[in-house]
Amino acid sequence: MPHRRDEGNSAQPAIRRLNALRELSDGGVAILENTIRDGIRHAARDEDLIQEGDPIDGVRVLLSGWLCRYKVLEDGRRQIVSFVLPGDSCDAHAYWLGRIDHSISALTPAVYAEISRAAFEAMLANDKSIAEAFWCETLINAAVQREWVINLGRRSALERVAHLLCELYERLRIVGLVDGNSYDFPVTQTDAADAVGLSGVHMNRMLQELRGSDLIVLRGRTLTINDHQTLKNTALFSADYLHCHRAC
Amino acid sequence: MPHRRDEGNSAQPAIRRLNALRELSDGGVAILENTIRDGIRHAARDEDLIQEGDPIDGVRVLLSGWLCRYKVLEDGRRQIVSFVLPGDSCDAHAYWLGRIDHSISALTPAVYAEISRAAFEAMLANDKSIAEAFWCETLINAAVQREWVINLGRRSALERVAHLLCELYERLRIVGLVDGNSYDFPVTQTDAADAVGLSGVHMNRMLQELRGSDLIVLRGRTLTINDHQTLKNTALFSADYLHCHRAC
DNA sequence: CGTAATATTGATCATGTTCAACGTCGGTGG
DNA sequence: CCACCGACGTTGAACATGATCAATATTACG
Repeated sequence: MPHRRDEGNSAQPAIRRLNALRELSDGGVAILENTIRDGIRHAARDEDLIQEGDPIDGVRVLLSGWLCRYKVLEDGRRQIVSFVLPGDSCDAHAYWLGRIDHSISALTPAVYAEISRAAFEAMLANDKSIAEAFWCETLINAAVQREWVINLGRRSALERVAHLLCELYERLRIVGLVDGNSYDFPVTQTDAADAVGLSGVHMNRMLQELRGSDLIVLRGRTLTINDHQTLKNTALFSADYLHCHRAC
Repeated sequence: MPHRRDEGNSAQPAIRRLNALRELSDGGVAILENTIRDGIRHAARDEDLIQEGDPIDGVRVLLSGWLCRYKVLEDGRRQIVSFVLPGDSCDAHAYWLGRIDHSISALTPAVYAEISRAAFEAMLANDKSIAEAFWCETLINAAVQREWVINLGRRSALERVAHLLCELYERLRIVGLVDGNSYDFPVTQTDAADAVGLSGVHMNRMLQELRGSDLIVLRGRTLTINDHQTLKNTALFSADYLHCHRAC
């Protein structure tokens, strides 16, 4: 049988992500797969999936590519407040608030599933493991957000960059997107800089410093971590806040 | 009839807070009041209510005083990731994650209600408006956390301080703790500095700058905002992220 | 090959930190 | 009542970190 190429629209990342938080029932997995299959969408690089102030009425689950949540201040300063990686949802439950308070844009071409509020609620009602997993995911997003506050408030530039690389490694590993010590790092240094509150120039210098110390290799879009322990020490990184009990 | 002094253990702030998010039913208010009354606790200044890594099995609702969520890096740097103000809950729903990933400490003497997981779930099951309001509160906490990332990542020191003062004003107003243009500001400048990622010294200078421009008055523990519009402009502040539709 | 986007480099500048001293205020014990 | 004490606030000066600006590679890709 010929190998069916993965077009990036598989529900696998979402299943892995949620399954890392709660053991999903077989029924739950089936419901999730069906729901996702019915709502596949594509986004081009730089496309905004939703903008600050838009009404929310549904949930999206990212299947491939990277998104970011961000806000832009009146004078143009941009801050990325989080990365959305494959398997993550955007806005699960956020519809309770009616409007979104930030924008979400595609840092790379992306594939995601759009789930209507009705379908989402039906799915949660139908399978408790799915419902709990989505709630956990929402709570963990908040935990990541807290960690970023610490990152920006109290870590030096070098520590921040190292911390981001550690976090991405752990999160991508959960959804099966780490290959050995390497993962695909598809964003520009400027994007990454906007996530850790640095200028693009300084981000570049910090990456070079990490390369110079042989902690990482960044060639093309592939990031390799040569020395996990030292990188974690540099970052003062502890994965506890990711709460990935079942997967880690 | 003699006026009964408010001992700081009234459920009022919690009712106001939740009611700002969802119109609470009369029954819901009654349940909430009963549940709170049954779990009144006191905390001394500097007391940790819970520490990083502790198991969570319940919810707390702050009734008076200020708490903070914080983490300390190995070398002692502290970052406050959020302030918990009267009416706010700590850890509503966080028990889904099992353990807490940060510590919570009392910045002032505080009164709060401790609600067991069972009692909390019973309350939510009993009244839908309460359940929704608690979920909204959790989601708004996450929104505030995002805004703090922007604060730390892309605002200057002066902007950050101004932003914090604006946020506190809005949040305290919702729960009835603003008197005209003034509110009680019971924390040290060092605490505030740890919230906006500055040194204590620089926090002091920024406050003086705001005072020098006549935007604020800070005398003793009372903070007065003289010129809201200019302060908001200075902070690039917009209250949208607080999602307080019903109260604002 | 040509072009635009991204990465890299050096030099200068600005913002905020650190350190150390001093001031102020409220409480406490003699 | 007053001296003392500790916590907090305030000040100045030197220093460090990271931003900004401007130029120059490098890369991806049509």
